[in-house]
Amino acid sequence: MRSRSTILTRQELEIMKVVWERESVTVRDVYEALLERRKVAYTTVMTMMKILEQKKYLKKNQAERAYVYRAAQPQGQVVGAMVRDFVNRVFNGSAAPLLVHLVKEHDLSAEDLEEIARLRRDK
Amino acid sequence: MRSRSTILTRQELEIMKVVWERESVTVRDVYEALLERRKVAYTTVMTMMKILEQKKYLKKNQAERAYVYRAAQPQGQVVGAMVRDFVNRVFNGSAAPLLVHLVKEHDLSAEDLEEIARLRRDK
DNA sequence: AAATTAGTACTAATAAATTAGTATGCGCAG
DNA sequence: CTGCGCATACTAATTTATTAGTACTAATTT
Repeated sequence: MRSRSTILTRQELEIMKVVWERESVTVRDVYEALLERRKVAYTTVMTMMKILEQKKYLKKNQAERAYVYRAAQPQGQVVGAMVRDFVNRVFNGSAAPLLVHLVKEHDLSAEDLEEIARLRRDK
Repeated sequence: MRSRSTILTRQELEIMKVVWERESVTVRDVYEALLERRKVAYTTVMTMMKILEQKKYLKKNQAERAYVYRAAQPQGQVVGAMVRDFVNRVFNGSAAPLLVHLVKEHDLSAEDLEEIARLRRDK
């Protein structure tokens, strides 16, 4: 069995985003959601969801006809891991430089910063 | 012609990090820096640096024996693009949720936040 | 019941990223 | 001069990621 990296690849993330916004889905649900943005084959989506199940991002249970898939981990947790990975790869683990980039290049309102400061206080 | 994505891949980023911290390098310099962390062949590094040149992340000039490479774009600019790409892929373009993750999971000091707020004011 | 539709399993092609081999040239130590 | 060490160009193997085909099964429609 080929050793697949355990982290989410680009296309896998696209699928997970669909799953997270719906709670539970079939392959067809995801297929149709993806189709709105790009051409893709039904079996492609199926294959990827099977991989996502192997990687423990999805779990399925047999329903009537088709499998019903659900996210195995909450979005926040998975995204958090992605952020951590990104910070490690790009900033050698220190988060502050990333913040600087965010503040400078994406325009954050003063309110955003207030909100952040509040979060920090209440932690 | 292989259509390579124009953005930095994982291994390419590793090389760029070495280049950025040195100003100018030869293939051998990078090779030895990478070797400290993992096994890699000299020609592998050479190939990757050639690709990085094609992608316009590096530029070279002929020196004595070996090519001397320099970063073609400042680190901040490239990293900024990576952050933008990440925010787009993971957070559909909105930076605020990323900030929330950073504040919650990476521990940022109050000083960090002060610093950020200052940056914002002076923008 | 035959045809159509929708689903899965199994397999595999294609693309992109990563890694490295081989041939070859040049400068210089011996 | 000759061979070793180091550099490059060219080529290619390997691995991982992405995409999709085919065969078969079960339900549904006509």
